[in-house]
Amino acid sequence: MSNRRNAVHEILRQSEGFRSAQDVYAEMRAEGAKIGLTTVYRALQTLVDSGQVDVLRTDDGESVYRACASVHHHHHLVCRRCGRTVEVAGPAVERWAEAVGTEHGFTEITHTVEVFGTCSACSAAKAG
Amino acid sequence: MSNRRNAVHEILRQSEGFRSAQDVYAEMRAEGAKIGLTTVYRALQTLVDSGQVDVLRTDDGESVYRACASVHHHHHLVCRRCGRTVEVAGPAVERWAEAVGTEHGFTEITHTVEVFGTCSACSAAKAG
DNA sequence: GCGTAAATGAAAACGGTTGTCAAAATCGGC
DNA sequence: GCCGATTTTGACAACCGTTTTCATTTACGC
Repeated sequence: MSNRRNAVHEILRQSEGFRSAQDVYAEMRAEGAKIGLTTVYRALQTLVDSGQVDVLRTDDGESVYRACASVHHHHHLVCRRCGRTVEVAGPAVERWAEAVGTEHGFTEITHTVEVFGTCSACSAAKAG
Repeated sequence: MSNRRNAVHEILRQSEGFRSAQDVYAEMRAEGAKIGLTTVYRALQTLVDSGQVDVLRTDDGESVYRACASVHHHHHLVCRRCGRTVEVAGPAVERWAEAVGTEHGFTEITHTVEVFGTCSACSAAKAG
């Protein structure tokens, strides 16, 4: 369909990690592409909807996108002091959530898990 | 010091889950408290900085806050259609969260878990 | 009571995101 | 190729949660 959307997808493919919409937009403009910010957002949204792109929110509320979504479900371990975040997998939690839901007659079960703690660096700083 | 800050903290203490700043503000105003939105934000930020409150971002970019030492700890299984909520205990999850945190050198580990699903009544209604 | 410093809050600024709407590109039939 | 209908596009404004500004109020020590 639109080669704009493919162009956006291509930028993400060429990128290593997560990129923000504004970032993608800036790069495309820098490359000389005639594209509007609105279209970048729309393309990203479409890609997310069709499962071709992962999206998550940074701590300061910006959405960041990444291509090649192996729908790899994970949770976050967040330091409550410095905000450092570690992605963690939790097969035990997945199974537990599913079991708890089923046990109560619920279907189409999803879940969110956030683990908070004080990371080693911060607990050292705090102690000192 | 400021009883405004304590008031904000108190609202969070009386709350079960995460609340948004605007939500806290609305409740305080509804209770007749003379407080500004700015002060609520400032109080929340201070509480977060001092480690008395957890904060995270929702999917739509809003910051939500929760008082740290939750008294009786349990999780919620929520029907995404009718909102019916079941309190569930999850020793497996508690252990998992603790283990995951420790594994990454984190201490003072807390966690939040929300399980969503469609309850039996609603999935029946939906099917029909 | 008086002075200083901290706290407060109304309003404006900010920034990322989303909506609006007219223009441009594309499609389908001929 | 031509023409109308549909889709895509993008400049701009609107939106909304959050942060900053700054003048006022309050708390505290004397």
